[in-house]
Amino acid sequence: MSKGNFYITTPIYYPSAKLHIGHTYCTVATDAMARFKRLQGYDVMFLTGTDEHGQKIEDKAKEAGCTPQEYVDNIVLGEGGVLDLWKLMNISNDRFIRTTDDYHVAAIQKIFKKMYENGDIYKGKYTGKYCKPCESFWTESQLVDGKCPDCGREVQDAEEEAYFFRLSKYADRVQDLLENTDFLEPRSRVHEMVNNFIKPGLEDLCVSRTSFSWGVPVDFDEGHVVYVWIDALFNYMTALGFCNDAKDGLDKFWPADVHFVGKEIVRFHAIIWPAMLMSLNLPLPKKVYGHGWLLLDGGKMSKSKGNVVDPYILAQRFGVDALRFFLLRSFPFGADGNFSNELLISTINTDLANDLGNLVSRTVAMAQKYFGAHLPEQQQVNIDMDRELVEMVCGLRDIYEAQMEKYAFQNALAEVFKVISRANKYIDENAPWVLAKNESNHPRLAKVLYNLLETVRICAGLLAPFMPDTSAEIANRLGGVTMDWDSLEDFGVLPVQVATVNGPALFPRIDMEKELAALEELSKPKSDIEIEPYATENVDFDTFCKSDFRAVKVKDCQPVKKSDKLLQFTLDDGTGTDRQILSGIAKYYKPEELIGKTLVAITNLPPRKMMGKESCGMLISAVHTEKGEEKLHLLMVDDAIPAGAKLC
RNA sequence: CGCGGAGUAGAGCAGUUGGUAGCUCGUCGGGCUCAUAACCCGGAGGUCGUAGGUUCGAGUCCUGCCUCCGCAACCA
Repeated sequence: MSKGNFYITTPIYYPSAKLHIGHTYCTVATDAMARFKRLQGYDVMFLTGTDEHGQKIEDKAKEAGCTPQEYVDNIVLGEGGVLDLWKLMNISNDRFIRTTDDYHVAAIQKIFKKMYENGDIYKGKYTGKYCKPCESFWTESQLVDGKCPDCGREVQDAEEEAYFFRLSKYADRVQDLLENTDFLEPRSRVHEMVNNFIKPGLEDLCVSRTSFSWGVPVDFDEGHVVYVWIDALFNYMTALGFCNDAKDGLDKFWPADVHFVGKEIVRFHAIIWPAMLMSLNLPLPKKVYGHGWLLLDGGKMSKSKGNVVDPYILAQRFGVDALRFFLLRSFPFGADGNFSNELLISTINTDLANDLGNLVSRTVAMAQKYFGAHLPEQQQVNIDMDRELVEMVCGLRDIYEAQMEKYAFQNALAEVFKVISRANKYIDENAPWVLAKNESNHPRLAKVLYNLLETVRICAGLLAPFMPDTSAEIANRLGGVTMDWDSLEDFGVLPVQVATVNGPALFPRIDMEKELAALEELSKPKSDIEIEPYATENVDFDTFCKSDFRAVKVKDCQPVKKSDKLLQFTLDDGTGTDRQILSGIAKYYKPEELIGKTLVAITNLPPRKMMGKESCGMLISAVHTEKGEEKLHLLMVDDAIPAGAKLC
């Protein structure tokens, strides 16, 4: 009998590159929640998928020399692709949506049209300044001295057609939704949204593009494609049959119970998505939960830091369940967490090997050693010293449930492990090996072991959403016992004469030193030095000749205030007038060490403003990647070369 | 003064509405031997970033300051 329906989603991921541990984190969390709800008895719909349109995919495909469709097919369906990863991670999604699926594309066209017809999407003009030679649009604020920031030429008033969504119309309702309901969690994200995006004023949102073609075409206006907002966000509904007949479940599952999303896309889900639904008079999802990120060494993930963050490698070395468990046990879901291999290994060793694995192992081993195939019928009733353990186990399910309902996976797991720890202590208190020595104590011994096995059963049952395979294996070792939701608050479900099954260690201890060394080895790039791929297209000689490269001498060099990237150069270019160039190389050089050097600059690039200062040209550097780290060297030439000497 | 988060034992972190400072790892000492050199008990170690304020009482509320991080801006 179903307790009701539950609809949960992950974001649809952008397959412009292979997915990493961060995507895995979110999907594993969603999976744990979905499994938990199924365990409780809900009818669950768990959706994940991929967002496959857009400029970036179009570019990547071009680079790779294939069509955009071929490109995304490879990343999604190909070996080691998205589907493979979710299969490996034991993800139990009910559906998988790709925004390139026919039914989705058709549905998006209908949705776009509906919003156009109800007046919330209107054909507007991207009014701005147009530079004819550059064929580019600019807004007032982008202009430099009223001229084209690219070429410095005069611009003219011009308009480009585009479709806009009346986001501004819904600003008040969205603000109310955020501030006065628990629509968006954790709460701290609300301030960020309201202060950053709503208070400054919501502008209407441009929802179409003409600058690329890899997207859902606007079927009533050739040349326009639907931009990501409508295309991607409505996946949560088209996958249930909204505006299409290919899928079903809309009545049953919409509105969604919760969208799990990363904090970087909270804005889209907490502002744009509800506004669009309001426009169509559709029910809003009940909740958007913005989870934190996994950080490496306190900073954002990056391959250069020597951590293996490839979920394939981690799952392969440590096991899928261990990896799933680690991700949800170690980090509070709502906040950022520090990922490290040390933490991963120590979590596995402490919780899974020493506490859980060893508890199962010693309990089953004793049952077999003292009683053989199954426990004897004759068992003493519980006495005082059993009470604490039994009460703890009986109360566990409800405490765990309360934490799970708050998406506090870390806390839910901590509660389970408190009980596991208590069980280990219980063994010590009762010293079964002492009881075993005297035949008359066997009823007591049998009871102690029974209590332990029952504790293991309940803990394993509650761990099922996190570690489905391990949970099933433990059920096996307890003689194939059931671990359904109702049975998880009843102490005494195991048959008295429970038959146990021995097996290998569930989680063998990992040698920290050795494993870290092995991971280090794996994370090393094949070669230390990597260079940019060469351009395949030729540049014609005339175009090349237009570039005016000159030797310049650094008269002064200062950091730019409030910028961690820019250095401001005052250069002697031989004309007698100082030339100012800004360059984003503060990471690589100290300003003072560059004064007096002779560098190479291209001088006829159009001037451009950065951080309010004008940059007239660009300094030339050599760049490469070394051990995964970006390296940059300014091109320094012989000081004998006079300022202004032309390079040709 | 762009927005936001964080500063609690050697490390990593919990601390809900203010009322004796906790957990895990590590470390030191002890116990046990069923078990994956695992398990159990105990000790040491913190003026809870800093300076003020509110209060009978503040890690918890308010204000200033310092440091770190993320977003935004910015890399021609």
